[in-house]
Amino acid sequence: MYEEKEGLPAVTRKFYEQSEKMLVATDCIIFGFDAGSLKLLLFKRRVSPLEGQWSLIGSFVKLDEDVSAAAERVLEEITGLKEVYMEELKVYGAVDRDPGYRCISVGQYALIRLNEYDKELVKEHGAVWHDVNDLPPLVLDHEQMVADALEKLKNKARYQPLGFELLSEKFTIPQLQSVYEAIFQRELDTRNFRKKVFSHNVLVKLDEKDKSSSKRGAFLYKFDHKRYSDLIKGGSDFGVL
Amino acid sequence: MYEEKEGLPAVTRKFYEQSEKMLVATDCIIFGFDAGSLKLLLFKRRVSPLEGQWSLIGSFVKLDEDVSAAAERVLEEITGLKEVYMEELKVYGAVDRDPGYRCISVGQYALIRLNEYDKELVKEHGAVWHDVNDLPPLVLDHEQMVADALEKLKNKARYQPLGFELLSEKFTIPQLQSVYEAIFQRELDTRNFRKKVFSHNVLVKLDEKDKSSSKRGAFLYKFDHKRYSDLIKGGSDFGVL
DNA sequence: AAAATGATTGTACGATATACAATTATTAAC
DNA sequence: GTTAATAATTGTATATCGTACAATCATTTT
Repeated sequence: MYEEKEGLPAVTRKFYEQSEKMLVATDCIIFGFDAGSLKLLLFKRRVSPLEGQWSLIGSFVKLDEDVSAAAERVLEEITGLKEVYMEELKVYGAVDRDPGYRCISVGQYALIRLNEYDKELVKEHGAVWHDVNDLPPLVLDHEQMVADALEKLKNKARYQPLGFELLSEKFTIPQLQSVYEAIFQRELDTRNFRKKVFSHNVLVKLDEKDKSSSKRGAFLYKFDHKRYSDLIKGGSDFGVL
Repeated sequence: MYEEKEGLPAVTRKFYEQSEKMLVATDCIIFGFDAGSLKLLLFKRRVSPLEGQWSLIGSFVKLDEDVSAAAERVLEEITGLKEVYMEELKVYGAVDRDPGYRCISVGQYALIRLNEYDKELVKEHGAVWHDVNDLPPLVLDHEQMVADALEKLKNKARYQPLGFELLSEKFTIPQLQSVYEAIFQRELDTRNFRKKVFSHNVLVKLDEKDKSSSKRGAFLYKFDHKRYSDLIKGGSDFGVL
């Protein structure tokens, strides 16, 4: 296709013609939240080499596909979900990172709601949720990717409303606090946490209670996306600490 | 080379054999500081297409070269500098970002000291420093790269000691303040700025003065890297605001 | 000696972060 | 139906930090 184009710079043409192929892949670090801790979606490779070893879910980037689109495709193929919170993490570009072909990978992390994904699809792909505090060994540099993603999540969650991406649309404040405790890996003070999240005026209290975890029940809330965009337009951020 | 390897997964082999080449490049957003404002190193393309247009400095990543090494190579080729502060910005991976071959680019931004680089080399490459507030149109998506880099610099400089990377080893506090004013694009209060930067105990006052900009002269300081690493080990950061 | 110039310093107030425990709503048990 | 049990909900006091604000100092030039 591209070979037909006219007027390409000589250096580019020469480089192109002389070079061997370099593969570009993307690997997704897919986080969920359940029972007080962060989960990570991994799958067991069914082909050699490294057969049977746990791995992040990834794919090569096709020639006619944006890098971000490749990550969205991977995510949809395995979870059935579109329009998920996903962001670029980092490029993993060491020469020897993959024992096969030369392949660089763009790590992208995603936050999904565990009550929304397609459980059949996940099963078909042999994917399993693992607690991030109890992960098996992973192939290649995937452990580094996970560590980097957790670190980035910790930093970003402090000022951007990422916690909500891991909960269903309706959630209780204790659930929200639990998400942030899992992300920050430490306990938060209930009174201070409530004061802070309410201070931004982006939570809408509903007339329903969730009674699954207490006799009294906890009120459900929704996140108000419009008020949040007003908040950031005003130059503020969504601080939780 | 890689074709000889045994035991590659069938999907990988098939993908490799059927795919066309995708090029991987890196583009450097090289910042300097002088006369109160941030500068950007650009060069004028000497080959078609886009001949004569301003561009960031970049290169293809070689098959036997880490992505980060490619950026370091580019930077050294044009400035003669090694061990410069450089960090990955973002991957630019849109299918149509380059009108020639399919090529993704890893943007990396660097901070250098304008009194240290090799001026001959820069001239040889036809590169010129431009004020970031007065940039010419740039090729491809390079304007977006610059905008992203400036935004990232603004965010990171708030908590990491990046300002020092743009000044020579010895600097005055007014110079340091001027760097941060250029990064944050606003004026800072002298008393508050001094209070804050001194509070971290990472500046060493020297017995020399710089008299180039005032009759009284301003004391020179050095950045104490060891004390800084102690600071971050203690869980603190280098806040400037 | 006086004027000019930029460097240097302190204080007061408001906002924010953090530490800390009693009360409330509801259900289950007696 | 009273009591016990459980988790949800709420407020205050203090320390820390961000920010606004102007006078004095060191040095050179006139």
